[in-house]
Amino acid sequence: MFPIKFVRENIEYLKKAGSLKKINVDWEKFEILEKQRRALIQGIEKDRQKHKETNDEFLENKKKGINNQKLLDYAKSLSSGIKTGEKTLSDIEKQIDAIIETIPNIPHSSVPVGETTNDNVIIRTWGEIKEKEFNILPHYEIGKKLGVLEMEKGAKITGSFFPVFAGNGAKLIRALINFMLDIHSKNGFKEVWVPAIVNRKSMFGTGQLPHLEDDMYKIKDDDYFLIPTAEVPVTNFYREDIIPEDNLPQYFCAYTPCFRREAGAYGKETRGLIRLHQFDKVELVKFVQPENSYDELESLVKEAEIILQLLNIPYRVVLLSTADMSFSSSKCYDIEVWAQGIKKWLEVSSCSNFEAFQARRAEIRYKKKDGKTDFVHTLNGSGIALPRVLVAIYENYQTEKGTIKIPDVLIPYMGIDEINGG
RNA sequence: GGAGAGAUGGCUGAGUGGACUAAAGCGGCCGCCUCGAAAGCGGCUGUACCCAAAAGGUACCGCAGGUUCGAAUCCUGCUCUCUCCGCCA
Repeated sequence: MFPIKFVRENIEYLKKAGSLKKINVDWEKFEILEKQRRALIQGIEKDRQKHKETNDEFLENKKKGINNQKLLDYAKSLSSGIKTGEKTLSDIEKQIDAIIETIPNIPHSSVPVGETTNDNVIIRTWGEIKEKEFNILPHYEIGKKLGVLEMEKGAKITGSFFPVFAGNGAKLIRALINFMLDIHSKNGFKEVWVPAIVNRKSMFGTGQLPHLEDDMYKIKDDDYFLIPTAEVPVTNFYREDIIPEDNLPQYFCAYTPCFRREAGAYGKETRGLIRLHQFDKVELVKFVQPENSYDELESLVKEAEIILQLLNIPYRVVLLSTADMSFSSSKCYDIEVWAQGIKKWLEVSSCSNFEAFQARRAEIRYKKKDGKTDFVHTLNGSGIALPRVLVAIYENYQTEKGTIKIPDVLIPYMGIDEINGG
């Protein structure tokens, strides 16, 4: 979200940003409303000044015992005029805000301009994609066979796309969460435990609201939301705060469950664990000085990659083109793992630099050494989302005899080296 | 869930209808003094908006309304914090 002044002064630039991201903004209406707004403010402020002066005169006269009826009447008329003006103004400002809220963040100059997801650029690929000589079962079949994944149980308890993991399946999730948090906190990310339910202001601060309201689970009675990602509570940690520059940068990691309604996303592409209403994720969040934010993005991606390298899962890093990146980000890398059973690249992490876009919405500032305050840059990335990593482990680590080997780094967490049953 | 107390600038804290242009102190910045520093002395001090800029102006005392010519101050609703009671893993 941009301040109105910035929008006014950079209108051509922002128009371009909107068209790159394929988002329509009603610029004509904006310009009309903005003109009206300024004229109105000038009128109101002039009247307020007159009103003040009239009141001063009224008081003087009162002290001298002079009859004041005329002044009183004048002040009354000014006062009621100001009130109507203020009402109109707030109405216009609401309309302007509604338009500004639809302006997406500006893509960085290093982001490829594209028309479709095909214009994304593969930056690097890691690991070896082996051809296996036996028939690998898709994760949902091997999971069911071994009794570690029970989709039907979840559907009974709640609804479809709420999985149940049992026995070693459940244990593997716990192992992955602990493993990831251990790595990140060793690498300088402060571990935080945060609420999985947040208020409207927090959802607005990170940019999920207003346009994604239908994708979220809502607690109506309290106007709270179940978080779709830990990005929301962790970034809002510093909402409306001013951080001393000496305390920057700040790195956080957090495990939370994530909840997404995924309205209208059902289909055969989503069989098994690919798309869920509830899933687990370890998230990385950074608050940094603006001048460092693109270097910080690179190291954030590397931090997420470490997890996959240690798990020995082949992956590739993809730079999203302007057509595929999210509303709030300036630059975004996706990390995709190779799942050998279903033979697909699966997105397991999305690492973004939001520059000051979220910081402005959430009013996250820092006090510079020269005493001035400015908005920080915020970044976040998954490090990593669990279900699709599970898909890769279930499939890539599958053996010919129908068991799942445990990746070496997880053996200390699991206490076993192979899953041969729930 | 019930009862009570509270929310004022970076911080502490005064202010119960008009001189509030928000006192005072702390902190911070600049200057004087000093070889340098401390102390002391003097000055400065927030955010946003309007105006091409400057000068100037306007708004902001938890949030939203209301009363009034005039509200930090009075009224109503809400949010949050604290204390006590109830309930609870």
